Amino acid sequence: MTDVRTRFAPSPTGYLHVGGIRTAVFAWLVARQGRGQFVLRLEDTDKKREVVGSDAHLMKSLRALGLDYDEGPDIGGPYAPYRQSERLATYKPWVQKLLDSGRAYADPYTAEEVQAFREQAQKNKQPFLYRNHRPQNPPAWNGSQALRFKSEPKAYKWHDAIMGDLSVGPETIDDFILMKSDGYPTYNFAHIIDDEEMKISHIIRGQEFIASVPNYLNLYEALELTPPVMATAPHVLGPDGKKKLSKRDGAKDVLDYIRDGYLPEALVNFIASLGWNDGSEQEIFTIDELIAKFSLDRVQRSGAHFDERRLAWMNGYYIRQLDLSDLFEKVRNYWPTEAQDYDDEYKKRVLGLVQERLKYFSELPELTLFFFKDLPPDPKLISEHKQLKKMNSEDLKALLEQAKAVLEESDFSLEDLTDRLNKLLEATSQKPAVLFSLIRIATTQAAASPGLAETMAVLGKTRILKRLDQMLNSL
RNA sequence: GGCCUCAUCGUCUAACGGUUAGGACACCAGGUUCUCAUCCUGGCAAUCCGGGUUCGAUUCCCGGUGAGGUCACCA
Repeated sequence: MTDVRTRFAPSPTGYLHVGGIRTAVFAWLVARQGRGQFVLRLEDTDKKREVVGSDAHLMKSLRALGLDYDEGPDIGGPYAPYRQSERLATYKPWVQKLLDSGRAYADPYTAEEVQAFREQAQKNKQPFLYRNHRPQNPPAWNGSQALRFKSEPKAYKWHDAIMGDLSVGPETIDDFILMKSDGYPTYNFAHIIDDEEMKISHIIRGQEFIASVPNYLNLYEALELTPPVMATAPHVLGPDGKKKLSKRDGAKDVLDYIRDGYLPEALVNFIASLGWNDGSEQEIFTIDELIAKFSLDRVQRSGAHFDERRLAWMNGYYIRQLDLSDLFEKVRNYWPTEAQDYDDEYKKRVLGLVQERLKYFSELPELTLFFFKDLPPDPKLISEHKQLKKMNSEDLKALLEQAKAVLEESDFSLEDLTDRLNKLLEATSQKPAVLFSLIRIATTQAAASPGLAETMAVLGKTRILKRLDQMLNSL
């Protein structure tokens, strides 16, 4: 068996979203599983559509997800260059081969004339095929006309590693363009040459290409080449619609997920399991498990909707599994600005308290602000509380005064706080829902917070007493 | 419209002729002395429709229907 070499071959026309990067994840997994190489090749033969800077952005996205490539535009490799626009010379002999064998010819028509043929065919309710308009005596190709492939229509049956056995009749084979009149090859031609030259073993791509495969097969034959393994992955669909995930509909840049504090491993796990599973009930896979267990033939044949809630759940799960010190390093740049005055030890204790409720890192400020800043008393927290709203401010004050008296005696260790809080519960014969809620609101001014005793232990005596006073004054 | 492909809970999916159609996310309820979260328990919820084949179809075949892809000098 030949060496496994897969490639990701995007055109540099923008950023990568979850749908776009999925074929990269699959290709990377196949390469790593086969102990082969993963190649990045930029398909930049359409200069009009190119977006400046998107090549660097693409590379950054792959690396951010841990999808390291072994060969690529910025790191070179044995088959450099890895930008199609720089590979014009390598296409030449293949063009010549086709010219010599009579399998390529210059297109004498302008784009407008071809368009007229197309419209005529449509008017007659006939499928348009350029080969029905093949010129009798095409002019010699001088590079300024489009160069077309002279196809030999026939039926094809082939195997797709994901879709299974596929077949079409000869009516889909046509004389597609090999070289554009601007001197650049089309994707249809260039990718076949590059995959051959770069010894690619598996072509893993999106389903928009599946209808063109018979044409490619026809070209492979004319070129006397053996096609690589074909694998066609269905699209990732948007959350509600039935349309594929697209930038137009606001699909997020994968780098934005990284910036929001999604873990690369969680993202890869999520993307891989969107349309793939190993047949078991396992949901969480380490990268190594994914590499070991992934297989193209278990990729779903229908499109899968992208559900961001599931991603958030999975990311939260990964965060919960992290060591506190590991998590601490990862969230370094996500603290609220007020946290800059606090030392690492304090922040670590805070982090330990919110770790289990963090879904992604950029939630950190809203979850922890009250640990770093005294928030003004918010009357709504009382007036909208189902128990406390029924009490008058005198009773609330009395309870808070009692709490304050007890807490003044505490050394603020977790044990002592827990103990005193429990005793206070008995002494006041209040329900926890009343007493603890009141103290929690008074000391955090937050709608949600970690456990009361834990939170108070971290905040410390001085701050707690101060906040209690503030609350008392506001009632 | 032609050609190709697909079709299980709201969502991601398991079950390669025989299961009370399983799991996960989400949602709902209860428990974990307060909130949010975690964790635990329970609940809601699906085989697109119609024909076959078969003792028996989610599974195989045919036909509908629905959806997606494609029919560029874009990739």
